[in-house]
Amino acid sequence: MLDEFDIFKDFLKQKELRWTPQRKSILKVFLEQEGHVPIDDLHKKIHSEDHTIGIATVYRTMKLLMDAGLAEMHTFNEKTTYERLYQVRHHDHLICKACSKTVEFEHPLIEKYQEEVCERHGFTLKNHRMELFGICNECQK
Amino acid sequence: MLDEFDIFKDFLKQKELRWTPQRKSILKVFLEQEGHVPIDDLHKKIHSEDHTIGIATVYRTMKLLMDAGLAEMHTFNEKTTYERLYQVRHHDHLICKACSKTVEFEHPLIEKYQEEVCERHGFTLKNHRMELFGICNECQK
DNA sequence: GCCCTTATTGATATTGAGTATCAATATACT
DNA sequence: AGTATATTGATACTCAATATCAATAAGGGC
Repeated sequence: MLDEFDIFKDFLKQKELRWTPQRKSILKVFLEQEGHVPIDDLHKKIHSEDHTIGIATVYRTMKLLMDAGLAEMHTFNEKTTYERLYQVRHHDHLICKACSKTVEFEHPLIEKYQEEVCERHGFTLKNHRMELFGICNECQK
Repeated sequence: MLDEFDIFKDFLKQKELRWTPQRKSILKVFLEQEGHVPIDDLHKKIHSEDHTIGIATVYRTMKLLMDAGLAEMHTFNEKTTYERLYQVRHHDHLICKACSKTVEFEHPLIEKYQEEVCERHGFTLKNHRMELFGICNECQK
């Protein structure tokens, strides 16, 4: 099974782009993170491994990782974050409006009906974004 | 039946905020628009009715309209837009990744399952965001 | 209507995320 | 190794959105 590094290398080759130490470091650190990572967090962590990597390169590389299908960008609460996408079970998000707690879920029927809606309108579904905003147990007390 | 002006007035009173000519103009022009309106468009149109209204006030008022449940903000393709929310049938969006064409749809079962997911996790659902990104008929040719 | 407290406004400065620029450097292919 | 070209880091820049602030206006009490 191909891992993320192989995928990214293949992606780069296909686009006639290059596999560089910076891209390797950024991917490595990104994969070590859990959940939703803000870009400045990522930059700090990468910086501590290799303090020569600039923020612009982190932005550029995250965009490439998104194009390669390895990362997904979210903007729930003003702050943009990135999340792993490959070899991770697909899920949507349930977010507490009060405390920002995030729960991941997936619902096969919702997915199925999304497909249906697309077909009915002559669209080919590529990806989707579904976020439920509510108040969690704790915050209702 | 209360219209948007009454709703907004009540909302403001409740929060001890004031009903001003500017807020009235902005709401009026906003309600005259169709679909998804970018803030600069809105500002231009408002400006032609009352050229003293500044952009900052438009931003401020749109935020209030959102809090009052009269407007909804979207960010599909980089550009932020606002859409009417009250006395308008609830719907989600299907967006073409190629040409940005937007189709509105609603699916009662999806809504129902969203409720279920929330209950299962002890959340009270307040609102949601569901966007399907795909390629439309035209763009597949 | 008049007063007074306090919200609001417009103009503009500021912020901050993300992007463009560019000369120096590194990559990958021959 | 040599060469064409992609990449990098530093930094300038852009642009949407927000903060600041003095002047003004709401609106409740009288």
